[in-house]
Amino acid sequence: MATDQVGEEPTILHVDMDSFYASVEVLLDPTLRGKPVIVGGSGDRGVVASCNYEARSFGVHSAMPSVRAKRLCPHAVFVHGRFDTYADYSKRFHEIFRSFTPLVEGISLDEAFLDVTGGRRLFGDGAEIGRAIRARIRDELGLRCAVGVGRSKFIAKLASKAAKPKPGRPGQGPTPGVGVLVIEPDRELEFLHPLPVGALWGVGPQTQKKLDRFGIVTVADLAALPVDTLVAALGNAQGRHLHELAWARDDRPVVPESKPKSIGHEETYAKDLHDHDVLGREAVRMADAVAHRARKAGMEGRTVTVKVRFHDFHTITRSHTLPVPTATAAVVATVAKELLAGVDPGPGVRLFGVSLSNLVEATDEQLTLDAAVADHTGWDDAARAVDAVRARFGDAAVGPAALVEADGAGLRLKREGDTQWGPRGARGKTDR
DNA sequence: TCTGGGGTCCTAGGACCC
DNA sequence: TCTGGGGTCCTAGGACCC
Repeated sequence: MATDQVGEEPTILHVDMDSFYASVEVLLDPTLRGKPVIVGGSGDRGVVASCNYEARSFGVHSAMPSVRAKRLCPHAVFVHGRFDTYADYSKRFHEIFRSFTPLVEGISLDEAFLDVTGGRRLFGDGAEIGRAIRARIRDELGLRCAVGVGRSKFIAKLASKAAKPKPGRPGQGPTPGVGVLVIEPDRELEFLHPLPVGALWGVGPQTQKKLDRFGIVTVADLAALPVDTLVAALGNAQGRHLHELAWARDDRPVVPESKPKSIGHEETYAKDLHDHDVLGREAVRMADAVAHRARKAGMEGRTVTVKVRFHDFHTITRSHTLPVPTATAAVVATVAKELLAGVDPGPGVRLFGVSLSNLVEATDEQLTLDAAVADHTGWDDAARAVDAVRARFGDAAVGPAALVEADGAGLRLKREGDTQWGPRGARGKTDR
Protein backbone atom coordinates (compact mmCIF):
# COMPACT_ATOMS: atom_id res chain seq x y z
CA MET A 1 0.00 0.00 0.00
CA ALA A 2 2.70 2.44 1.01
CA THR A 3 4.83 1.40 -1.93
CA ASP A 4 1.97 2.45 -4.14
CA GLN A 5 2.41 6.09 -3.18
CA VAL A 6 6.12 6.38 -2.61
CA GLY A 7 8.23 7.35 -5.57
CA GLU A 8 5.29 7.28 -7.90
CA GLU A 9 4.81 9.91 -10.56
CA PRO A 10 1.79 12.16 -10.12
CA THR A 11 -1.02 11.95 -12.64
CA ILE A 12 -2.36 15.36 -13.61
CA LEU A 13 -5.27 15.95 -15.97
CA HIS A 14 -6.05 19.17 -17.79
CA VAL A 15 -9.62 19.40 -19.03
CA ASP A 16 -10.42 22.05 -21.62
CA MET A 17 -13.94 22.55 -22.97
CA ASP A 18 -14.33 22.91 -26.74
CA SER A 19 -15.39 26.49 -27.60
CA PHE A 20 -17.24 26.61 -24.31
CA TYR A 21 -19.33 29.80 -24.41
CA ALA A 22 -20.36 29.28 -28.02
CA SER A 23 -21.23 25.63 -27.34
CA VAL A 24 -23.46 26.60 -24.43
CA GLU A 25 -25.24 29.12 -26.66
CA VAL A 26 -25.90 26.44 -29.28
CA LEU A 27 -27.15 24.14 -26.52
CA LEU A 28 -29.63 26.76 -25.34
CA ASP A 29 -30.72 27.72 -28.86
CA PRO A 30 -30.66 24.65 -31.14
CA THR A 31 -31.50 26.81 -34.19
CA LEU A 32 -27.86 27.96 -34.00
CA ARG A 33 -26.56 24.45 -34.63
CA GLY A 34 -24.43 24.27 -37.76
CA LYS A 35 -24.10 28.05 -38.00
CA PRO A 36 -21.00 30.06 -37.16
CA VAL A 37 -21.57 31.47 -33.67
CA ILE A 38 -19.50 34.22 -32.09
CA VAL A 39 -19.83 35.21 -28.44
CA GLY A 40 -18.58 38.70 -27.72
CA GLY A 41 -19.19 42.39 -28.11
CA SER A 42 -20.56 43.26 -31.53
CA GLY A 43 -19.85 46.99 -31.27
CA ASP A 44 -16.95 48.85 -32.86
CA ARG A 45 -14.75 48.12 -29.87
CA GLY A 46 -15.88 44.57 -29.16
CA VAL A 47 -13.75 41.46 -29.36
CA VAL A 48 -14.49 37.77 -29.79
CA ALA A 49 -14.69 35.97 -26.45
CA SER A 50 -15.44 32.56 -27.92
CA CYS A 51 -16.52 31.09 -31.24
CA ASN A 52 -17.47 27.66 -32.51
CA TYR A 53 -15.65 25.63 -35.13
CA GLU A 54 -17.97 26.81 -37.90
CA ALA A 55 -16.70 30.35 -37.24
CA ARG A 56 -13.12 29.23 -36.80
CA SER A 57 -13.08 27.69 -40.24
CA PHE A 58 -13.27 31.27 -41.55
CA GLY A 59 -10.22 32.27 -39.54
CA VAL A 60 -12.11 33.80 -36.61
CA HIS A 61 -10.55 33.25 -33.18
CA SER A 62 -10.77 34.46 -29.59
CA ALA A 63 -9.56 38.00 -28.81
CA MET A 64 -9.99 39.07 -32.43
CA PRO A 65 -11.72 42.46 -32.86
CA SER A 66 -15.36 41.82 -33.72
CA VAL A 67 -15.17 44.19 -36.68
CA ARG A 68 -12.58 41.95 -38.26
CA ALA A 69 -14.50 38.79 -37.37
CA LYS A 70 -17.55 40.21 -39.15
CA ARG A 71 -15.51 40.90 -42.22
CA LEU A 72 -14.11 37.36 -42.27
CA CYS A 73 -17.46 35.74 -41.56
CA PRO A 74 -20.34 38.09 -42.44
CA HIS A 75 -23.07 35.51 -41.86
CA ALA A 76 -21.89 34.69 -38.31
CA VAL A 77 -24.41 34.99 -35.51
CA PHE A 78 -23.18 37.32 -32.75
CA VAL A 79 -24.48 36.72 -29.25
CA HIS A 80 -23.77 38.60 -26.07
CA GLY A 81 -22.10 36.54 -23.38
CA ARG A 82 -24.29 35.25 -20.56
CA PHE A 83 -21.61 34.61 -18.01
CA ASP A 84 -23.90 33.57 -15.18
CA THR A 85 -25.19 30.77 -17.37
CA TYR A 86 -21.66 29.69 -18.29
CA ALA A 87 -20.79 29.73 -14.60
CA ASP A 88 -23.72 27.36 -13.91
CA TYR A 89 -22.45 24.91 -16.51
CA SER A 90 -18.96 25.30 -15.10
CA LYS A 91 -20.22 24.32 -11.66
CA ARG A 92 -21.87 21.26 -13.11
CA PHE A 93 -18.79 19.87 -14.76
CA HIS A 94 -16.70 20.72 -11.71
CA GLU A 95 -19.04 18.40 -9.81
CA ILE A 96 -18.22 15.68 -12.30
CA PHE A 97 -14.50 16.34 -11.79
CA ARG A 98 -14.89 16.17 -8.02
CA SER A 99 -16.45 12.74 -8.27
CA PHE A 100 -12.97 11.57 -9.35
CA THR A 101 -10.79 13.66 -7.03
CA PRO A 102 -11.11 16.49 -4.51
CA LEU A 103 -7.99 18.07 -6.05
CA VAL A 104 -9.63 20.22 -8.73
CA GLU A 105 -8.17 23.61 -9.63
CA GLY A 106 -10.29 25.74 -11.92
CA ILE A 107 -8.23 28.19 -13.96
CA SER A 108 -11.18 29.74 -15.79
CA LEU A 109 -14.81 28.87 -16.40
CA ASP A 110 -13.85 26.33 -19.04
CA GLU A 111 -10.57 24.82 -17.88
CA ALA A 112 -9.38 22.89 -14.87
CA PHE A 113 -6.51 20.83 -13.56
CA LEU A 114 -7.18 17.59 -11.71
CA ASP A 115 -4.67 15.68 -9.62
CA VAL A 116 -5.93 12.10 -9.87
CA THR A 117 -2.82 10.47 -8.44
CA GLY A 118 -4.76 9.13 -5.45
CA GLY A 119 -7.70 7.84 -7.45
CA ARG A 120 -5.97 5.57 -9.91
CA ARG A 121 -6.66 2.34 -8.10
CA LEU A 122 -10.34 3.18 -7.85
CA PHE A 123 -10.93 4.73 -11.27
CA GLY A 124 -8.11 3.46 -13.45
CA ASP A 125 -5.16 5.28 -14.98
CA GLY A 126 -5.15 8.83 -16.33
CA ALA A 127 -6.36 7.81 -19.76
CA GLU A 128 -9.30 5.89 -18.35
CA ILE A 129 -10.30 8.73 -16.07
CA GLY A 130 -9.97 11.16 -18.97
CA ARG A 131 -12.26 9.04 -21.15
CA ALA A 132 -14.78 8.67 -18.33
CA ILE A 133 -14.87 12.43 -17.77
CA ARG A 134 -15.35 13.12 -21.47
CA ALA A 135 -18.19 10.62 -21.68
CA ARG A 136 -19.98 12.07 -18.68
CA ILE A 137 -19.63 15.67 -19.85
CA ARG A 138 -20.98 14.66 -23.25
CA ASP A 139 -23.86 12.57 -21.90
CA GLU A 140 -24.89 14.68 -18.93
CA LEU A 141 -24.26 18.18 -20.28
CA GLY A 142 -24.15 17.79 -24.04
CA LEU A 143 -20.73 19.47 -24.19
CA ARG A 144 -17.37 18.35 -25.53
CA CYS A 145 -13.92 18.67 -24.07
CA ALA A 146 -10.34 17.60 -24.54
CA VAL A 147 -8.26 16.01 -21.81
CA GLY A 148 -4.48 16.10 -21.49
CA VAL A 149 -2.73 13.71 -19.14
CA GLY A 150 0.81 14.07 -17.85
CA ARG A 151 3.15 14.09 -14.92
CA SER A 152 2.78 17.88 -14.45
CA LYS A 153 0.27 20.65 -15.00
CA PHE A 154 2.27 22.12 -17.79
CA ILE A 155 2.57 18.89 -19.79
CA ALA A 156 -1.11 18.09 -19.19
CA LYS A 157 -2.09 21.50 -20.53
CA LEU A 158 -0.04 21.15 -23.70
CA ALA A 159 -1.44 17.65 -24.15
CA SER A 160 -5.07 18.80 -23.95
CA LYS A 161 -4.36 21.41 -26.57
CA ALA A 162 -2.91 18.78 -28.86
CA ALA A 163 -5.97 16.59 -28.25
CA LYS A 164 -8.42 19.23 -29.51
CA PRO A 165 -10.18 19.25 -32.89
CA LYS A 166 -8.63 21.43 -35.61
CA PRO A 167 -10.77 23.84 -37.62
CA GLY A 168 -11.40 22.72 -41.21
CA ARG A 169 -11.82 24.76 -44.40
CA PRO A 170 -14.83 27.06 -44.68
CA GLY A 171 -17.99 25.03 -44.98
CA GLN A 172 -16.33 21.88 -43.76
CA GLY A 173 -16.38 20.43 -40.27
CA PRO A 174 -13.36 20.38 -38.04
CA THR A 175 -10.83 17.57 -38.08
CA PRO A 176 -11.62 15.61 -34.93
CA GLY A 177 -8.95 15.48 -32.26
CA VAL A 178 -7.93 12.42 -30.26
CA GLY A 179 -9.94 13.70 -27.27
CA VAL A 180 -7.62 12.27 -24.63
CA LEU A 181 -3.86 12.52 -25.00
CA VAL A 182 -1.44 10.96 -22.52
CA ILE A 183 2.19 12.04 -22.45
CA GLU A 184 4.22 9.43 -20.61
CA PRO A 185 7.16 10.75 -18.58
CA ASP A 186 9.75 9.18 -20.88
CA ARG A 187 8.18 10.82 -23.94
CA GLU A 188 7.91 14.35 -22.55
CA LEU A 189 10.90 15.89 -24.31
CA GLU A 190 10.04 14.15 -27.55
CA PHE A 191 6.60 15.78 -27.38
CA LEU A 192 7.76 19.14 -26.05
CA HIS A 193 10.92 20.05 -27.94
CA PRO A 194 9.54 20.33 -31.48
CA LEU A 195 6.80 22.76 -30.34
CA PRO A 196 7.18 26.48 -31.07
CA VAL A 197 8.36 28.47 -28.00
CA GLY A 198 5.10 30.38 -28.07
CA ALA A 199 3.38 27.19 -26.92
CA LEU A 200 4.98 27.59 -23.49
CA TRP A 201 2.89 29.10 -20.74
CA GLY A 202 4.21 32.59 -20.17
CA VAL A 203 5.65 33.20 -23.64
CA GLY A 204 3.55 35.90 -25.26
CA PRO A 205 4.29 38.31 -28.11
CA GLN A 206 6.79 40.44 -26.16
CA THR A 207 8.83 37.52 -24.84
CA GLN A 208 8.73 35.92 -28.27
CA LYS A 209 10.24 39.08 -29.75
CA LYS A 210 13.10 38.98 -27.26
CA LEU A 211 13.71 35.30 -27.95
CA ASP A 212 13.70 35.96 -31.69
CA ARG A 213 16.92 37.90 -31.20
CA PHE A 214 18.59 34.70 -30.07
CA GLY A 215 17.20 32.82 -33.03
CA ILE A 216 15.00 30.74 -30.80
CA VAL A 217 12.10 29.15 -32.63
CA THR A 218 11.33 25.86 -30.91
CA VAL A 219 11.29 24.72 -27.29
CA ALA A 220 14.40 22.67 -28.11
CA ASP A 221 16.21 25.91 -29.06
CA LEU A 222 15.17 27.42 -25.76
CA ALA A 223 16.32 24.37 -23.80
CA ALA A 224 19.74 24.62 -25.42
CA LEU A 225 20.24 28.21 -24.21
CA PRO A 226 22.20 28.60 -20.94
CA VAL A 227 20.01 29.73 -18.02
CA ASP A 228 22.20 32.78 -17.39
CA THR A 229 21.64 34.03 -20.91
CA LEU A 230 17.92 33.58 -20.48
CA VAL A 231 17.92 35.34 -17.12
CA ALA A 232 19.87 38.25 -18.59
CA ALA A 233 17.32 38.57 -21.39
CA LEU A 234 14.08 38.02 -19.49
CA GLY A 235 14.76 38.68 -15.83
CA ASN A 236 15.27 36.27 -12.97
CA ALA A 237 11.86 34.76 -12.41
CA GLN A 238 10.80 34.33 -16.01
CA GLY A 239 14.24 33.26 -17.22
CA ARG A 240 14.55 30.43 -14.72
CA HIS A 241 10.95 29.40 -15.06
CA LEU A 242 11.11 29.05 -18.83
CA HIS A 243 14.37 27.16 -18.65
CA GLU A 244 12.76 24.66 -16.30
CA LEU A 245 9.68 24.32 -18.50
CA ALA A 246 11.83 23.76 -21.59
CA TRP A 247 13.22 20.70 -19.81
CA ALA A 248 9.72 19.59 -18.79
CA ARG A 249 10.35 20.40 -15.15
CA ASP A 250 7.25 21.75 -13.43
CA ASP A 251 6.41 20.80 -9.86
CA ARG A 252 3.57 23.28 -9.26
CA PRO A 253 0.87 21.48 -7.31
CA VAL A 254 -2.82 21.41 -8.14
CA VAL A 255 -4.34 23.83 -5.62
CA PRO A 256 -8.10 23.70 -5.14
CA GLU A 257 -10.09 26.74 -4.00
CA SER A 258 -7.74 29.68 -3.74
CA LYS A 259 -8.98 33.01 -2.43
CA PRO A 260 -9.11 35.92 -4.87
CA LYS A 261 -6.31 38.49 -4.62
CA SER A 262 -8.18 41.30 -6.32
CA ILE A 263 -11.68 42.14 -7.43
CA GLY A 264 -12.22 44.66 -10.18
CA HIS A 265 -14.65 46.09 -12.64
CA GLU A 266 -13.81 47.93 -15.85
CA GLU A 267 -15.51 49.03 -18.99
CA THR A 268 -14.57 50.18 -22.46
CA TYR A 269 -16.91 52.90 -23.68
CA ALA A 270 -18.39 53.01 -27.15
CA LYS A 271 -17.46 56.73 -27.21
CA ASP A 272 -14.54 58.28 -25.34
CA LEU A 273 -15.35 60.18 -22.16
CA HIS A 274 -13.92 63.67 -21.69
CA ASP A 275 -15.83 64.88 -18.68
CA HIS A 276 -14.61 64.65 -15.10
CA ASP A 277 -18.14 64.56 -13.67
CA VAL A 278 -19.19 61.71 -15.92
CA LEU A 279 -16.07 59.82 -14.91
CA GLY A 280 -16.90 60.49 -11.26
CA ARG A 281 -20.34 58.94 -11.69
CA GLU A 282 -18.73 55.98 -13.39
CA ALA A 283 -16.41 55.63 -10.40
CA VAL A 284 -19.43 55.38 -8.10
CA ARG A 285 -21.07 52.76 -10.31
CA MET A 286 -17.91 50.65 -10.55
CA ALA A 287 -17.13 51.01 -6.84
CA ASP A 288 -20.61 49.75 -6.15
CA ALA A 289 -20.12 46.67 -8.31
CA VAL A 290 -16.71 45.95 -6.82
CA ALA A 291 -17.82 46.36 -3.20
CA HIS A 292 -20.86 44.21 -3.80
CA ARG A 293 -18.78 41.40 -5.25
CA ALA A 294 -16.24 41.70 -2.45
CA ARG A 295 -18.96 41.35 0.18
CA LYS A 296 -20.44 38.42 -1.68
CA ALA A 297 -17.03 36.76 -1.62
CA GLY A 298 -16.64 37.54 2.09
CA MET A 299 -13.56 39.63 1.35
CA GLU A 300 -12.47 43.18 1.99
CA GLY A 301 -9.50 45.09 0.70
CA ARG A 302 -7.18 47.92 1.60
CA THR A 303 -5.97 49.06 -1.80
CA VAL A 304 -8.21 50.86 -4.26
CA THR A 305 -6.89 51.22 -7.80
CA VAL A 306 -8.34 53.15 -10.68
CA LYS A 307 -7.33 52.38 -14.23
CA VAL A 308 -7.66 54.81 -17.10
CA ARG A 309 -7.01 53.97 -20.72
CA PHE A 310 -6.80 56.95 -23.05
CA HIS A 311 -7.91 57.13 -26.65
CA ASP A 312 -4.42 56.21 -27.83
CA PHE A 313 -4.47 53.09 -25.62
CA HIS A 314 -1.91 54.54 -23.23
CA THR A 315 -2.95 53.21 -19.82
CA ILE A 316 -2.27 54.50 -16.34
CA THR A 317 -3.18 53.27 -12.86
CA ARG A 318 -3.42 55.22 -9.61
CA SER A 319 -3.79 53.47 -6.29
CA HIS A 320 -4.17 54.25 -2.63
CA THR A 321 -3.86 51.92 0.33
CA LEU A 322 -6.12 52.44 3.33
CA PRO A 323 -5.03 51.57 6.87
CA VAL A 324 -8.05 49.32 7.33
CA PRO A 325 -9.70 47.01 4.82
CA THR A 326 -13.12 47.86 3.45
CA ALA A 327 -15.88 46.40 1.33
CA THR A 328 -18.04 49.49 1.53
CA ALA A 329 -19.09 50.99 -1.79
CA ALA A 330 -19.05 54.54 -0.43
CA VAL A 331 -15.48 54.22 0.80
CA VAL A 332 -14.24 52.64 -2.41
CA ALA A 333 -16.04 55.31 -4.44
CA THR A 334 -14.60 58.13 -2.34
CA VAL A 335 -11.06 56.89 -2.77
CA ALA A 336 -11.59 56.24 -6.48
CA LYS A 337 -12.88 59.77 -7.02
CA GLU A 338 -9.97 61.26 -5.09
CA LEU A 339 -7.56 59.31 -7.26
CA LEU A 340 -9.42 60.42 -10.34
CA ALA A 341 -8.96 64.05 -9.35
CA GLY A 342 -5.32 63.78 -10.41
CA VAL A 343 -6.16 62.52 -13.89
CA ASP A 344 -6.97 64.71 -16.88
CA PRO A 345 -9.62 63.07 -19.07
CA GLY A 346 -9.15 65.77 -21.69
CA PRO A 347 -7.49 63.56 -24.32
CA GLY A 348 -10.43 61.13 -24.14
CA VAL A 349 -10.89 58.09 -21.96
CA ARG A 350 -11.84 54.84 -23.68
CA LEU A 351 -11.70 52.61 -20.61
CA PHE A 352 -12.18 53.17 -16.94
CA GLY A 353 -12.00 50.68 -14.11
CA VAL A 354 -11.91 50.32 -10.33
CA SER A 355 -10.40 47.45 -8.42
CA LEU A 356 -9.90 46.41 -4.82
CA SER A 357 -6.81 44.46 -3.77
CA ASN A 358 -4.74 43.62 -0.71
CA LEU A 359 -7.71 41.44 0.11
CA VAL A 360 -8.30 39.71 3.41
CA GLU A 361 -11.21 37.68 4.64
CA ALA A 362 -13.85 39.90 6.16
CA THR A 363 -14.19 40.00 9.90
CA ASP A 364 -17.68 40.03 11.40
CA GLU A 365 -17.07 43.44 12.87
CA GLN A 366 -16.09 44.92 9.56
CA LEU A 367 -19.07 43.37 7.83
CA THR A 368 -21.37 44.85 10.43
CA LEU A 369 -19.73 48.22 9.90
CA ASP A 370 -20.01 47.90 6.15
CA ALA A 371 -23.62 46.88 6.34
CA ALA A 372 -24.48 49.68 8.71
CA VAL A 373 -22.83 52.27 6.53
CA ALA A 374 -24.01 50.84 3.24
CA ASP A 375 -27.61 50.49 4.29
CA HIS A 376 -27.64 53.62 6.43
CA THR A 377 -29.20 51.48 9.11
CA GLY A 378 -27.71 53.71 11.67
CA TRP A 379 -24.56 55.11 13.08
CA ASP A 380 -25.13 53.35 16.37
CA ASP A 381 -24.55 50.05 14.69
CA ALA A 382 -21.50 51.45 12.96
CA ALA A 383 -20.15 52.85 16.20
CA ARG A 384 -20.68 49.54 17.96
CA ALA A 385 -18.86 47.78 15.16
CA VAL A 386 -15.97 50.20 15.47
CA ASP A 387 -15.84 49.57 19.20
CA ALA A 388 -15.75 45.87 18.58
CA VAL A 389 -12.85 46.30 16.17
CA ARG A 390 -11.03 48.50 18.70
CA ALA A 391 -11.57 45.97 21.45
CA ARG A 392 -10.22 43.18 19.36
CA PHE A 393 -7.43 44.78 17.38
CA GLY A 394 -6.60 47.88 19.34
CA ASP A 395 -7.05 51.56 18.61
CA ALA A 396 -4.53 51.47 15.79
CA ALA A 397 -6.92 49.41 13.71
CA VAL A 398 -9.45 52.19 13.46
CA GLY A 399 -7.63 55.26 14.73
CA PRO A 400 -5.88 56.49 11.62
CA ALA A 401 -8.72 55.78 9.28
CA ALA A 402 -11.38 57.02 11.67
CA LEU A 403 -14.84 56.76 10.35
CA VAL A 404 -16.76 57.44 7.27
CA GLU A 405 -18.84 60.49 7.77
CA ALA A 406 -21.95 61.63 6.01
CA ASP A 407 -21.58 65.08 4.54
CA GLY A 408 -24.38 66.26 2.34
CA ALA A 409 -23.59 64.92 -1.11
CA GLY A 410 -22.22 61.68 0.18
CA LEU A 411 -19.55 60.20 2.35
CA ARG A 412 -16.15 61.50 3.08
CA LEU A 413 -13.17 59.69 4.41
CA LYS A 414 -11.55 61.36 7.35
CA ARG A 415 -8.01 60.87 8.44
CA GLU A 416 -6.31 62.23 11.48
CA GLY A 417 -4.80 65.68 11.11
CA ASP A 418 -5.13 65.34 7.43
CA THR A 419 -5.92 68.33 5.34
CA GLN A 420 -4.82 66.96 2.01
CA TRP A 421 -4.77 63.24 1.82
CA GLY A 422 -5.37 61.41 -1.36
CA PRO A 423 -3.63 60.81 -4.61
CA ARG A 424 0.05 61.04 -4.01
CA GLY A 425 0.32 60.61 -7.74
CA ALA A 426 -0.17 64.35 -7.84
CA ARG A 427 3.45 64.79 -6.94
CA GLY A 428 4.75 65.83 -10.27
CA LYS A 429 4.57 62.70 -12.33
CA THR A 430 3.08 63.30 -15.72
CA ASP A 431 0.41 61.11 -17.19
CA ARG A 432 2.13 60.43 -20.42
C1' DT B 1 -6.60 44.15 -37.67
C1' DC B 2 -6.70 48.14 -33.83
C1' DT B 3 -7.03 45.95 -29.75
C1' DG B 4 -12.78 43.10 -23.80
C1' DG B 5 -12.98 41.99 -19.07
C1' DG B 6 -11.73 39.02 -15.59
C1' DG B 7 -7.62 38.11 -13.34
C1' DT B 8 -2.26 36.64 -11.85
C1' DC B 9 2.55 37.49 -11.21
C1' DC B 10 6.89 40.16 -11.65
C1' DT B 11 9.97 44.27 -11.55
C1' DA B 12 11.78 48.46 -9.94
C1' DG B 13 12.28 52.53 -7.22
C1' DG B 14 11.43 55.02 -3.03
C1' DA B 15 10.04 55.33 1.87
C1' DC B 16 10.81 53.74 6.16
C1' DC B 17 12.65 50.95 9.90
C1' DC B 18 16.17 48.55 12.48
C1' DT C 1 29.29 60.69 9.10
C1' DC C 2 32.26 61.50 4.00
C1' DT C 3 26.80 56.78 5.79
C1' DG C 4 25.53 49.91 5.60
C1' DG C 5 22.55 46.65 4.40
C1' DG C 6 18.43 44.03 4.76
C1' DG C 7 13.52 43.70 5.03
C1' DT C 8 8.94 45.24 4.13
C1' DC C 9 5.47 48.08 2.26
C1' DC C 10 3.62 51.04 -1.31
C1' DT C 11 3.05 52.61 -6.09
C1' DA C 12 3.21 52.23 -11.17
C1' DG C 13 3.74 49.72 -15.03
C1' DG C 14 4.03 45.64 -17.91
C1' DA C 15 3.50 40.87 -19.59
C1' DC C 16 0.63 37.18 -19.72
C1' DC C 17 -3.46 33.93 -19.37
C1' DC C 18 -8.37 32.56 -20.65
